[in-house]
Amino acid sequence: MGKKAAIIHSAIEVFQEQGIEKTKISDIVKRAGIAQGTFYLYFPSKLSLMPAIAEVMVAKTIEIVKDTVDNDASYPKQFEQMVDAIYEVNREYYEILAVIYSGLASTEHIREWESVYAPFYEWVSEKLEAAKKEGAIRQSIKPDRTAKLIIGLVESTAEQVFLYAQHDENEANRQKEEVLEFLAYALHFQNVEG
Amino acid sequence: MGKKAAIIHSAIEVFQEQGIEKTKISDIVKRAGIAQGTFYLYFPSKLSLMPAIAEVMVAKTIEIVKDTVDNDASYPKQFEQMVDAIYEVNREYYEILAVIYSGLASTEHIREWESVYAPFYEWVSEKLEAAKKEGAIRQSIKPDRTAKLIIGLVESTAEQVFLYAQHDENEANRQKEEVLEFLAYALHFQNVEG
Amino acid sequence: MGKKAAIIHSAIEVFQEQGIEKTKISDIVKRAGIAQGTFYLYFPSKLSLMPAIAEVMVAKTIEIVKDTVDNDASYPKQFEQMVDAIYEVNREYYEILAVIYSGLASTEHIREWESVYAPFYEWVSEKLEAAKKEGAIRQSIKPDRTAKLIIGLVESTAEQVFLYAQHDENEANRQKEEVLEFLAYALHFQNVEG
Amino acid sequence: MGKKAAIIHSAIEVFQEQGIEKTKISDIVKRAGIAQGTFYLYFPSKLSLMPAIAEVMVAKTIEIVKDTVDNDASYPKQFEQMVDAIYEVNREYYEILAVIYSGLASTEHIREWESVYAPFYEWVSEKLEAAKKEGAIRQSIKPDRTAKLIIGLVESTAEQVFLYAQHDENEANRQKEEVLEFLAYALHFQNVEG
DNA sequence: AATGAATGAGTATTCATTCAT
DNA sequence: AATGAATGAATACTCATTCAT
Repeated sequence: MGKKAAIIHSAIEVFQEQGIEKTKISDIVKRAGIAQGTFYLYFPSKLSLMPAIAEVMVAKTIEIVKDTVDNDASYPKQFEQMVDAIYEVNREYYEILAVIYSGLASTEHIREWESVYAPFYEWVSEKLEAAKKEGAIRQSIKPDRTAKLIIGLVESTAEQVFLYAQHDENEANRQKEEVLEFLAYALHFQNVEG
Repeated sequence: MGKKAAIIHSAIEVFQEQGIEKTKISDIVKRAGIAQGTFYLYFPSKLSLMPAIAEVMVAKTIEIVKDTVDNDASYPKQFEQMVDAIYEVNREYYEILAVIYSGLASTEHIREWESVYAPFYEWVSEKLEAAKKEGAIRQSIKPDRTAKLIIGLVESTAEQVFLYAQHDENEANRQKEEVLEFLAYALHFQNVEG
Repeated sequence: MGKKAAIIHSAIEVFQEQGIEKTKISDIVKRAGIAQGTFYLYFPSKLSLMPAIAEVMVAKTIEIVKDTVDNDASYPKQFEQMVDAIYEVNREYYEILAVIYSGLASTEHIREWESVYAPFYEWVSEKLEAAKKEGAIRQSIKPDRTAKLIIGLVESTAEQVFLYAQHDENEANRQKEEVLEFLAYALHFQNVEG
Repeated sequence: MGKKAAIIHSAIEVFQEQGIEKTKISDIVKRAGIAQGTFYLYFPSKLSLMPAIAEVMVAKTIEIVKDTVDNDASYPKQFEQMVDAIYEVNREYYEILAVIYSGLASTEHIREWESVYAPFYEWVSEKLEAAKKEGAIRQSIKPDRTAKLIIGLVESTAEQVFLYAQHDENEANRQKEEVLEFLAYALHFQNVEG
C-alpha cells in the first residue's frame, strides 16, 4: 500500500508548510492518514526520516534535470538547462532544501548524505566526462571534483536567492545569468563544431 | 563585564563541543558564569542567539581573510590566499558553521542573515572591483554578483570537504586546487604586467 | 478507567490539603496514579480543571441538600434544613470552596460558572415555586430571582464563618440562627394549616 | 511623595486591566513610575499588597455609601440608597472586588480581612441600631450579625450580576429590586411616623 | 501489520526578590 | 531612600516513543 512512501510524502508537505522544527510526528501521521504507532513500523525515529526525504528530493532533482536537459543540444546549452532546472527545483522546495543542505539538521546522518547525493554528482560528472572527451570543455577539468564544484556553486546561489531574497524573480534571473557566464568561463567552453 | 559577549562566546564553545540540539541554556550560562535569568536580559530566546553568533563568525572569517591576503601580491595570488583562508576557517569551525547555516535557515531570522553576511560580500566585491579596474580579470565581471558566487562556491565546497569528508587533508587540498583552477578560469585572470 | 474522574477526584483532595497555589500538576497526577502527560489528554491546562471541580462540588452540595431536606416537612422546616445542609458543606469543604470561588473568578471560565450553578438555583427556585403555590410564603416572591438571593445569602455568611472565623462552632450556630430568622421574615412564612 | 499610595493606586489600575494573575510587579512599578526595587521598600512581598488594596477598596465603598445615604431620609429609603451605592461600586470595580471577596486570593491574609471589613460592618451595624431604637425595624434584629448578613447578601448578588451576567443593566436593576423587597420584609420596616 | 492511549523525561522561560551602587 | 541589573528557584507543558490490544 506504500505507507512508507505516504509518510515521506506527507512529511515533505508538512515540513514545507510549517517548517521542520515545528512539525510533530502527529502532524505527519495525521496527514498520511495512519496511526501514530504505525510510523515506527517504518522508521525507527523522527531523525531517520531525513535521509529518506533527502533521497526523494535528490531523486526528484535528478529527474527534473534529466527531463530538462536535451542531450542533443550543445554543451553550453545543456549546462544552461541544468542550471535552469536546479533553480526551478530550488524555487519550489527552497525551505526543505535549506535543511537538506545544512547537513540534514544534525551530524548524526552525515555518512548517508554522501550516498544520497552520489547519483547527482555522478550524473554531472558523466556529463563533464563526455564534454571533455568531445573537447567541448577544457581538458584540465577533473570531472568528479568539478561536478561537486558546479552543484555546490549552483545550489548555494539558488539558495541565496530563494531563501534570503524571498523569491524576487528578477533577482533570481540576473543571478542565474551571472552564474551561467561564470560557469562558461570556468569550464572554458570550446566551439566544438568550428 | 560584557555579559552579552560572554554569552555569545560561551555559546560558540558549547555548541562546538556538544552540538546545538543538545545544548541547554543552562550549559551556556554555566560556562559564561552568569545566572540563568541573566541570559534573558540580553536575548529574548535561545534561537535569537544565532544571528549574534553568526555575526561573530563572519567577522572572524573576514578578519582571518584580511590577515591572510597580501594586498600587494598579484590578484591570482590574492584570491588563492582568500580561498586558503576560507578553507582554514571552515577547517576549524566546520561544526559551528554547519549549525549556523541550519540554525539561521530553519528559523525566522533569515532577514538578519543578509545583513550579517553583507560585510563579507562587500569585501570580496571591492577586491573584484579593484582587480577589474586594473584589468586583472575579465571586464564582464559584475563585482557584486560575482562576490556572492565566489563565496558560495568556496564555502559550499569547503563544507563538503570538512563536514562530510571528515577532515581528510589530502582530499581538502585536492579539492581546493580544483576550486582555484576553476576560479582562475571563471575570472579569466590576465597577466597584467605582460 | 475513569481517568478524567480520577484526576478531578485527586485534584480536590490535593487542593484541600495544600491549597491551589502550591499544588503542582505532578502532585495531582501522582495521587491519581497516572503519568504527567496523561493529564493533558483530558485537560488542556491546569486552570481548565476548575470548572470540572466546581461542577463536582455543586453536585455534591445539591446531593447533600436533597438528602437533608424532608419534602414532607413544613416549609419553614425545609428551609431550615437547607440552610443546615449548606452550612454543613461549607464546614467541610470551606477551603476548596474558597479556591473555586477565586479560581473561577480570576480566569476566563466565568461563562461556565453560570451553567455549573444552574442546577442549584433551579432546585431552590422550584422549592420556592411550590411553597408559593401552597401559600406558604408571600406571593410577591419571584422564585428565580429569590433563589439566587437565598443561595448568595447563605453561602456568603457560611463562608464568612468558616473561612474567617475559623470554625468557631458557637459563632457558626448563632449566625445560622440569625440567617434563619432573617430568611423567615424575608419570605414571610404563613401558617398554612391555620 | 506618597509612593506607597502610588503603588496601591497603580496596582488597582493594572489589576483591573489585565487581571491579578497576569500582573507582574514590573507592571505595577512601571505605571507607578518607580524602580523595581522601590516596591520592596514599602511592601515586603507581592501578596502583602492585597490587604492594602482591600482596605482602600472598602474605604472607597464606605465613602460612596456615606455620600449616597441621606441620614434624614426614612430608613427604608436609606437602605435603598445603601444598596444603590454598593451596586454602584460593584459595577465599577467588579473584577478587583471578586478577588477581594474570594478571600484575598489566598488564605495567608485572612486575619487581616476581618479588620479590613470591620469599619463597613460597623457602619451598617450602627445604622441598624439606630433604626431599631426608633422602632423602624423589627426589634428582634441583632445589629452586629444582621450587618454581616446584609452586606453579604447585597454584595454577593451584585457580584453575580456584574461578574457573571456581564453588566446587563436591566438584569442588575431587576435583581436590585428583588433584593430591596427581600430586605424590606427581612427587616420588617415599620411605618414609624404612623 | 495496525492502532492510539499512555507514557515521562526533558527544558525553556518567568518573575518575585535581592543587593551593590 | 532609590535604583535596576542580576539572580535562580520553580514548573507547566510538549512530544517522541512505547506497548497492550
